[in-house]
Amino acid sequence: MLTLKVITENTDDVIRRLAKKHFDGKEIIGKVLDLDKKRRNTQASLDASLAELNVLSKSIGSLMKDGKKAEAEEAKAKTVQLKENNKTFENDMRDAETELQNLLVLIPNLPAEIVPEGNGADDNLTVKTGGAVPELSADALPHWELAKRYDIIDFELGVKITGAGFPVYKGKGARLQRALISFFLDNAREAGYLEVQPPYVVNTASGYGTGQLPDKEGQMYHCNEDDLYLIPTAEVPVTNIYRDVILNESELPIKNAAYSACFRREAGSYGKDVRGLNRLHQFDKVEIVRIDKPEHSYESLQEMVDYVQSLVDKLELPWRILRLCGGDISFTSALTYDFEVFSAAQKRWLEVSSVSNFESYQANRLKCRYKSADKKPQLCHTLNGSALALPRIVAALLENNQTPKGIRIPKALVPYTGFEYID
RNA sequence: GGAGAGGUGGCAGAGUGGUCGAUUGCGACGGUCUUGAAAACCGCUGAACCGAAAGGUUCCGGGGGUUCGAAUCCCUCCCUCUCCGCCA
Repeated sequence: MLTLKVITENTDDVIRRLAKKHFDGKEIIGKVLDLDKKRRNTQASLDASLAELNVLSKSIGSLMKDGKKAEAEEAKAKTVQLKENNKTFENDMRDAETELQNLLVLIPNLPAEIVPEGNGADDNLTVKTGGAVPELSADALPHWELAKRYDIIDFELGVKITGAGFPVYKGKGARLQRALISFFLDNAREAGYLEVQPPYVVNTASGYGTGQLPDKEGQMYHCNEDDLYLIPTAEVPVTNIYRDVILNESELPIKNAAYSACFRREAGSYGKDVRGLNRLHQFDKVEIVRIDKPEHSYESLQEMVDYVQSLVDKLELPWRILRLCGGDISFTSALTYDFEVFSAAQKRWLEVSSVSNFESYQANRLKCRYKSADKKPQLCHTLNGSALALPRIVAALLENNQTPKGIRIPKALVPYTGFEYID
C-alpha cells in the first residue's frame, strides 16, 4: 500500500496519477487525510494522558517506600479518572487506525509516468519485438493435437486423477518440462540470481504480505485444516523471506530465482482461451525476485526485462514486449512489462512473463526496509518477473517447431533435453 | 498421534511486581595502534508513532485480565524446540 507520507505530502499528484489507473481517489483520499489528522490528535491526547499516569505511578512507588501511606492513597485516587480517559483514547486510536488501514489497502499503487493511458489489453504499448514467426503449412496442428499425436501430454488422464487443468506430462513431454526448469535456473544463476527453493504452501501472514490476501483469496487453493494456501507463484514465499526484515544497504540488490509449481483456481475462466496449455490450475514456473534501493529499481527492472528477452531469444521464439497501460496494469504495480510469444498454429500471442516494479508499495506491506550507514531505515523497492512460466512456452515450442520429422528442440535446450526431436 | 520444555534486542543469554527499552557476551559500526590486516584497547549500537524542536508514548510471541505500577502474576490463543510413536 501507499505510505501516508506520500499521500499527505503529494495529495493532488497522487489523485492525478491514480486517475490513469481509472481510480477516482478524491473521496477516499479525503477520508484518509481526515482520519490521519484524527489519529494524530488522538495520539497526542493519549500520550499526554499516559505520561501523566506514568509520573503518578512513579510517585506512588517512592511515597510507599517513604512510608507516606496517606499521600500514596491520594495519588491512587487520581489515577482512576486518567485510566478511564486512556481507555477512551485508546479505543478512538484503534478505531482510527483500523479504519485508516482498511482505506489504504483499497488504494492502488501509483503508475509510473511512462505508463500509457488506456482501458485494456488493446491499449498496451508494444515496445519491442523479436524473433521470426514461422511459416506453417496449412495442416499445422495446435499444441493439444500435437501433444496427443506424440503422446507427451495427457489432459484426459489429469481429469481422471484430479480435474481439468492438471495435465499429466509423459516421456519426452515430462523431460522437456524438466529441461526447461533446469535451463531457466542455470541461466538465472549465470545472471547473478541466487537460487532458492521455497515452500509451496504459505500461511495467511505471507498471503497478506504480497497482497494475495484479502482480495484475491478466491484465486488460491486453501487447506482448511491448517489454514494454509497453495502458492499461485513463487513470488509469494520468496518475497516473504524479506517480510519484517531490515536489510543492510550492502546486501542490496537482492537477486533470487526460484522454481516452483504454481496453483491457481482460475475461478471464472472458461471458453476457448483455456484449451490445452493456455490456462492451467497447476503449472511450473521459474520466478525472479529483486529487492533494491529506490534509486536503482528502474535500472533493475530494465535489467530483468533484458534478461527475460535473452531467454525467449535462446528459445528461438517470436516475442514482443508490452508496456501495460493504466487500465491493464495490476493494482499493486507501478510499471509492468509483459512478454508474449507467438503460438503459430493458434495464431495467438500468449503471455509468458510479466515483469513488474512495485516500488515501495509491496515493501510497505511487507515491512521490508534497509538501513544505510547513519540513516533511519527506509522502505526497499521490490520487483519480480516470470523467467519463465512453462506451459505457454511449451505450447509455442510445439506449434512453431512442428516439422515432418517431429517437434524440433531449440539448440540451446538440447543439452538439457538430451534429444533434438520429439517424434 | 502421546509426553515435556520454551518464546526477551542481529544472535546468544540474564532478568520473576517499581527509576528495565531491559545486565552481560558475541556480532556490527566508529576510533586508537599498524605499511596493511589481525589481536588488544576505547567508544557506540533496536524499532514504530506523535512533535518544528525539546521531549513524549508504545513495543520483552499475539490478545485479554489483576495492579497506582507488569518482561515479571493470572487467563487465552499462536508458534517453536526436545523425547517417544509412525513415516519419506
